[in-house]
This record gives sequence, C-alpha cells and structure tokens, in this order.
Amino acid sequence: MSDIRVRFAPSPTGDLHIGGVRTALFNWLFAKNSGGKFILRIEDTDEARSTDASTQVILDAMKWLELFWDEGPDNEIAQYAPYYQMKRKEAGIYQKYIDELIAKDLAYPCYCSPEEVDEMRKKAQSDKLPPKYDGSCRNLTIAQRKEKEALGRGAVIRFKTPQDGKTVLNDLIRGAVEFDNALLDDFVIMKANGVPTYNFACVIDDYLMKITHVLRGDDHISNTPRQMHIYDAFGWDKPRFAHLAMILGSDGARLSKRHGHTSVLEYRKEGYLREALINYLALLGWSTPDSRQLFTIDELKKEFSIERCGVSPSIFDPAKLLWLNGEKIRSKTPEELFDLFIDWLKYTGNESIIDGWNKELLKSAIALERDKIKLLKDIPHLVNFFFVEDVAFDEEAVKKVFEKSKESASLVIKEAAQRLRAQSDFSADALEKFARDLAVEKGIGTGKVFHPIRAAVSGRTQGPSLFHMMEVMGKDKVVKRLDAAVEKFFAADKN
RNA sequence: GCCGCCAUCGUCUAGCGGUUUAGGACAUCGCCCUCUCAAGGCGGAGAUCACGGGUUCAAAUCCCGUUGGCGGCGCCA
Repeated sequence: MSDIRVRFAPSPTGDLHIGGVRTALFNWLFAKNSGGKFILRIEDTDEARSTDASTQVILDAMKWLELFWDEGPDNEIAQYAPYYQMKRKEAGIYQKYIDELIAKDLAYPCYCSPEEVDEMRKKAQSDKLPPKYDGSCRNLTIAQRKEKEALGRGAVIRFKTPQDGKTVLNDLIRGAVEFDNALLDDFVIMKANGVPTYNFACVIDDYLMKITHVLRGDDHISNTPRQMHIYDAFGWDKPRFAHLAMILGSDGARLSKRHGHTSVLEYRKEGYLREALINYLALLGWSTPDSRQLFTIDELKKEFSIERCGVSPSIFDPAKLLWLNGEKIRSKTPEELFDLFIDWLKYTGNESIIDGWNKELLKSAIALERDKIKLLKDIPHLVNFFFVEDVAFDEEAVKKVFEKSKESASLVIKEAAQRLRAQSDFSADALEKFARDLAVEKGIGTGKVFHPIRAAVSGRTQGPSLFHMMEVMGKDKVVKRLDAAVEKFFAADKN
C-alpha cells in the first residue's frame, strides 16, 4: 500500500468538459497504478457561478466513466471531510489559517477597492511592468487600519509575497521552471465576504488532505509559485507538481463550444462508450514507447506513468475518437452491446423507439450489424427494418434493383416467394444454397438474385449479410415481405 | 505589455547523440476479400524533424537566439 494521494478538484460552474475529464482520468490512473488514493474535492468558492446542478453533472459524469473516488462527496472520510470547500469554509477551516498568517505578519488586510486596484494594474502595465497590486496596505499601522475600518471599507486579506529571489518549481513532467518572485504581487487569499480564494483554499486543502501529487492542467503553472509560497509560509512540505499539456480545438485555440461537443455527457448522449473516451483521452498527452493505440482500462491502469506524459499541447481529434468507439463496440459481445444499447435508450429517454420490438430479434439484429456501428445512436437506423410491419422501400433500392433489371428482379422475387414457402431449412447456409441454385437454374448472375431479394426483404440496398439476415428474420416474415414486394412492384407482370 | 510553457507527417505520437532511407496510429488514396454496406488484409501518398546559429567526428535528439502557438497576469478557479 502506497501513501500516494491525488485529487481532482473541479469547480462546479458548468459541465465537466473534455479537458477536465482528462485531468481527472490521469489522476485516477496514477492512483490506480500506484495503489494510491483518488480524492474528489468540489471547489465551489465562486459563489456567483457555482451551482448544485453543476456539481451533480460532474458527479454523474465521473460515475458514468466509472472514475470512482476513494474519498469525496458521498464517500466522506471523517478525518478529511467535508469535501466541499464552502462547507469547509463554514467549518472555519480557512479562517484559522488566515488568522495564523496574520499573526505571523505574513498576511494583512487590504482596504483598497477593486477599482483602485484595477488602476494600479493599468498603470503598471502602461509602464511596461507586470500588472501588480502596489502594496499600499502592506505596512499599515494598527491605527491606520482602524481608521480605514471606521470609514466602513471592507477588507480583503492579502498574502505577503516574498519579493526577493526566485521560486523554482521542479515539475515532474517539465523539469525545473523558474519564477522571479519580484514579479508576483500580494495576492488576495480571502475575499471581503470571508470566502478564501482558489490559491489559498487549494493549498490548505491539499495539505490537510495529505495530497502527495498535484496533477493538473498547465493553465495552472503560473499559479504554482504563489501556492508554493503559502506552503513555505506555514512551513509545510509541498506535494510534487506535474502539469499536463492542454487539449486544444482543431484550430489550435482553447477547446470550446464552437469545436463541437465539449461536455462529457454530450458524448454519452451521442452513444460513445466510456472505454472509447477514456482510451482516447489517455492518448492525448500520454504514450508508450511502442506508440500503442488500443488499451483496455485495466491495461491503462497498469501501464500509466507520469514520466510518459508529454509536454506539448494536443489537438482534440473527433475522427480518431469515433474510430476508437467503433473498435470498442466491435470488442463487445452481442449481449454486452445489447445491454449498452438499452442503457443508452434509457439515458437519452428514447426507450419508446423499441416499443413492440422483439428483444431476441433485436439482439440478433445488433449482432449482425455490429461491425458497422460507430455510435450507439446508429443502432436504431441500422436495425429498424427488422421490426416494421410494412417495409419502407428507399428510392435508391427501387431504382437500382427493381427498375433497372425489372425482368430478372420480378422473376427472382416471385420464384423466391413461392419456393421459400416450402423451404424447411431456413438457415443461412441453406438459404444461400437456394439462392445460388436459383441463379444457376435461371441462368442469371448471383448478384441479380441476391440484390432483389435484399431489397424486397429489407427495402434497402445495404444491410447485413443477406442470408444471415433472412435467417434471423425467419421464414414467415421473409415470405410475407417477398409477397408484399411482388404485390407492390410486379403485380402486373406476367410470369 | 510582463511572465511562463510549447514546437517531429493534416491530427495523436515514437524517438531521449551514431542502429533513421525518421517508426506506429487516425484521417486520406489505391488494391484485395466480398451478396450490399461495413469490418479485415495489403500497399501508396504524406515530416527539408518551425527557422537561424552554435557544441560535436556525428543532432530531430544538447545549448543559444528568432518566429509562431498557447497559457497566466481577477475580491474566477
């Protein structure tokens, strides 16, 4: 049993998106790989934007992907609970550490208004300096503070950031990254409303929850020196940091709505399998020396390592995800696929699609079409012709197969309708023999026999292997459909 | 503007100084298989390893610079 503890700490301000899941996945894989613990912590300190609905969506998405957490919401370990930062705030956890910092003179109240601070930053920027808070309130005397308070000015708490020297982050993925401390300002660690800011709450919680490795997107890399200073202020050991390269959209810009689906649940709705999404995401920023593509989730848990994570950003490629989904679908047994399809119908509220459909027939039909399924949502269209009362003939089938060679099509369908009535062996093999014999007997090509039968029975030019399809449909239905086709297209013909 | 990160086929990547005519996968194209559509098999095209300097007998691999992309610079996380 290792002592490794990692966490995924999303803020519930929207759906769980692709980048977020990738971070969650890598943390989870790392925990599983090392026998460590995976913790889920909800960072809901943005009161304006955080919503319960959003929290629920994140939890649901994690559960769908089966990225189960060892500790977190619904699985609270007393020693570390709660796992929601606002609840932790209410428990006074952060205030205690704020007080400690103030007592040590490592933090101080700042009475400047947001507008005033904004001015400072603008001025610094116009002087070609990094935009910084100017430290006005850094060395206020007690009397001066009282004076400001008397004026009714609310205060935030700022951290006294060291202004000398450099901070070196030894990133597990990137190596040493240096930051000049003079470029950092006294950032806010507690807002005027008493809620801690991200950079503070994150450190306190990671410390309290005994997080050993912080694996996160590299959009956090410049936050890291600030957080490191807080660890130092308390004299705490720091976790190891590892910053993952970002996932970008097709145009190289940050992944967003205009690149298509960004929410995990949208992928679920489309009929992607969790294995496909996980396998695909694992390949975005991680690889093995042999550049292998296909992994089961167990294999991923076994193979994953932070050392093999890449440093350069990657572009999200929907085409490859789609291919991977097909691969995963093909690796399922017909029973598994059937269950997956039923789950998908329930999830999307589309159960009525299969009303009246025979479940065994559906299972067989899915099995027949498996190689063609890219998304679970493809299934209804691929198999619905098995179940309809009257075959819907698509125009192409009628034109290409019935009208082009009307004479032979008519002959074939009429013969088939008549003879198959008496066919006792309705297995695919027997049916194929029947069709081939018919072709020889009438002196026409097998194509001219097979295609009309397919069109008559399914209404389409494309479909599963013809004779397996007929076997699965069964004699009654096949004969009935052949009769109907004769009636509809060839009734007037003499033969 | 300041700081940081990054830079190999269209895309994901392998490569960690010589074994490289830069390998694999997706996408794309062609052929084969074949009752259709897929799936599968085989093959093609696709990368002057962003550019420019070094270091070295030898560089995609190490160093510096340039350019470009991205990220951060909030009482957002």
